[in-house]
Amino acid sequence: MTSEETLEQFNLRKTKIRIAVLDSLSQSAVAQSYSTMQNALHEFDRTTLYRTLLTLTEYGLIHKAYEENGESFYARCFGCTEQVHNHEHLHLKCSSCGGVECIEISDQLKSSLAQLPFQEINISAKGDCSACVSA
Amino acid sequence: MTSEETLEQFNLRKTKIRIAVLDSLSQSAVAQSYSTMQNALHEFDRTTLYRTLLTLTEYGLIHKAYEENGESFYARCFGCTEQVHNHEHLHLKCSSCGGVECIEISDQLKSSLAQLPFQEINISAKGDCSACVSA
DNA sequence: ACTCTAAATGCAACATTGTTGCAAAACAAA
DNA sequence: TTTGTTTTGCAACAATGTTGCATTTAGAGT
Ligand SMILES: [Mn+2]
Ligand SMILES: [Mn+2]
Ligand SMILES: [Zn+2]
Ligand SMILES: [Zn+2]
Repeated sequence: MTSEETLEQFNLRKTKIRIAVLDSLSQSAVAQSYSTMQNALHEFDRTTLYRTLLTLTEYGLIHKAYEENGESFYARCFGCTEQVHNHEHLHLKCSSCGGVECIEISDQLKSSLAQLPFQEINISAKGDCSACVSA
Repeated sequence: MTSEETLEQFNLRKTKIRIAVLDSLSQSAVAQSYSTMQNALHEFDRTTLYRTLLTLTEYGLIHKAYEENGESFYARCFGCTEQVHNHEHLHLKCSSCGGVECIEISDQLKSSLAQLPFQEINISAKGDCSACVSA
């Protein structure tokens, strides 16, 4: 599904920056930092990017995958809705390229986590992302 | 062991702010945010607090337990050294009081995590901290 | 207790990010 | 194309991160 179709489905206006952000995150294997997007989308005001990320997050189209030292990384959500979010995976901060990758976790780990009496459980780690490992 | 003794043990100069930060974090059941410490230690310059947190982190006396929306929470380390860090626990952001608590995790969860080929694995979650639950 | 030197502090300065208000521009429906 | 609503761009301000440098302090030696 194209970014335009996705926006339409969510009753969101199809503006340039929303399409650009969705396109970029959909095509990227790794989560992208705010500053990276800022640079890539320099034709837009940073406030607009800020509000675009807020809106897309609110509607469950993207999520903040990682945050460290004031730098936030965003990734495309798959199968998330405004109500139900499925982020049962690990966010790997690559020690080589600095990118952030969403990684599936084992069923054993999932069931361990399911026993915790908490919400919004998030696992992060550091290591080499799949792109850097195979390179 | 007092904060002074701890600093001595690590060959760190016993300055007022280091003692104050260590005392505060040692006595606190929850991790404290930078802004909280900033307010509590307003007699010191914020740059000094910044560098104090860097130094104490570097020596393994404290660790950044949680970071969200640009707000960082620090907690006292127990059993960490400059080389070996033992942070195999969960950082719980309290939905009620906003505090951050370090929570021990089950052996099952530990062993699941041990199988991951990554370093610096960190789990965070949201829910009610023990103080708010018992209140 | 005094002196000296290395380390730590306070302060200025600048960068990045977060956040809001408001007028102008863009979008979607009619 | 007209119109009402939403989104954008810009100004403005706050919070935090970060560095350089002069001054002060801590700890060691005398
Ligand atoms: Mn993810
Ligand atoms: Mn901890
Ligand atoms: Zn990588
Ligand atoms: Zn609480």
